[in-house]
Amino acid sequence: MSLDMLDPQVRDGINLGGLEQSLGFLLRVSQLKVFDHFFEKLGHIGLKPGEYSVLWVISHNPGIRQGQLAQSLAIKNAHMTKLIRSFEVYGFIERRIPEEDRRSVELSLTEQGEAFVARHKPDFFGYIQSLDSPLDEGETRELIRLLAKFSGISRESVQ
Amino acid sequence: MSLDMLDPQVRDGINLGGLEQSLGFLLRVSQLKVFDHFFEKLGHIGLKPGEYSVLWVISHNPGIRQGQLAQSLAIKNAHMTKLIRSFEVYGFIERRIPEEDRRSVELSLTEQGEAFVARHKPDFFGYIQSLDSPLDEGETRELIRLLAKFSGISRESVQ
DNA sequence: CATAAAATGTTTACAAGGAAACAATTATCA
DNA sequence: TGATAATTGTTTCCTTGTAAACATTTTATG
Repeated sequence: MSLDMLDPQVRDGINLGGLEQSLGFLLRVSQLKVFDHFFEKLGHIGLKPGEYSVLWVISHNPGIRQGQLAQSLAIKNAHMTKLIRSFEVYGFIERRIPEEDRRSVELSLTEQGEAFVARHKPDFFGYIQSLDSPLDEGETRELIRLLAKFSGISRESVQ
Repeated sequence: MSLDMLDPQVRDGINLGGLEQSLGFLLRVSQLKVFDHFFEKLGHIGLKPGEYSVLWVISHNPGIRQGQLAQSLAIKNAHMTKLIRSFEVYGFIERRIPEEDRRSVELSLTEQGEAFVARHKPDFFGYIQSLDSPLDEGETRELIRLLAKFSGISRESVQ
């Protein structure tokens, strides 16, 4: 047991003054840890988790409107426009303007896009397993449950 | 109880295909929620949480080296350089090149900087309380504990 | 000591992401 | 119906943050 373990606010000789208990700070640091691990393991694929998730959701909701997609992933419309265009150019996504509402855009995957999603599903949903986490399995499940509830993703948030 | 509550993967009519259980996605969405609330409540102050945390840590570690500061907050050196310069121009931070190692930079707050930190401490550490969270107090404490342990910030992570 | 290597910040050049203004289309309503 | 408002996505411009090359200083090595 080292000395600085006696002082809850000191880390690596730096006094964070209670920042260690701040939800915002902890979320940021945790996300960085996950992201760093992702890049180490899967950086070579060339898609980041957020980009894969765009393909993933289109795959599960063929014909989804671009705005709905953006909203469901909390990506801004302006940014989504760029993502969709580059996927279209790359040949993973098809855009269709429906006659019923010609303002909107309906998205679906090309055969190539579907193949990519299927091939890399184990990567994007499995990399987290290879992260050597200080949490045991039960704690990890609880963390996920609490985050889902907090963020309003979970049904638990419904009365 | 609505129908789509029976299907764990559907939200707002969109099938996320299990993304709701992904740690990376949940961390991102949770962080966005915290950040949005911050802006709503404290956007007028003109400093974001990460920027305030720079002042906060310097205040608790006067004379801290710029690199240590960057590391402790997981901010890259290149970015820290910009942050420090703008705080210096603004009159919140003083830089000092120590004789013992003239490559490095020691940071401290000006009187103005200290005053700002003190004045806004309740804002930056309290805004989270006003976020109407679906988590009760115990759950919030547990979430913070798990994040701290996961991210390696907590002493719990030490064997 | 002199040269090579490492450490510390800074600069430059770029990528990710967002806000605001915009164009096109559809809905509202007087 | 015709004008106004709202919706949907795009464009433009800007901010934030990063990577890579760099300058300076210190440490290590022959």
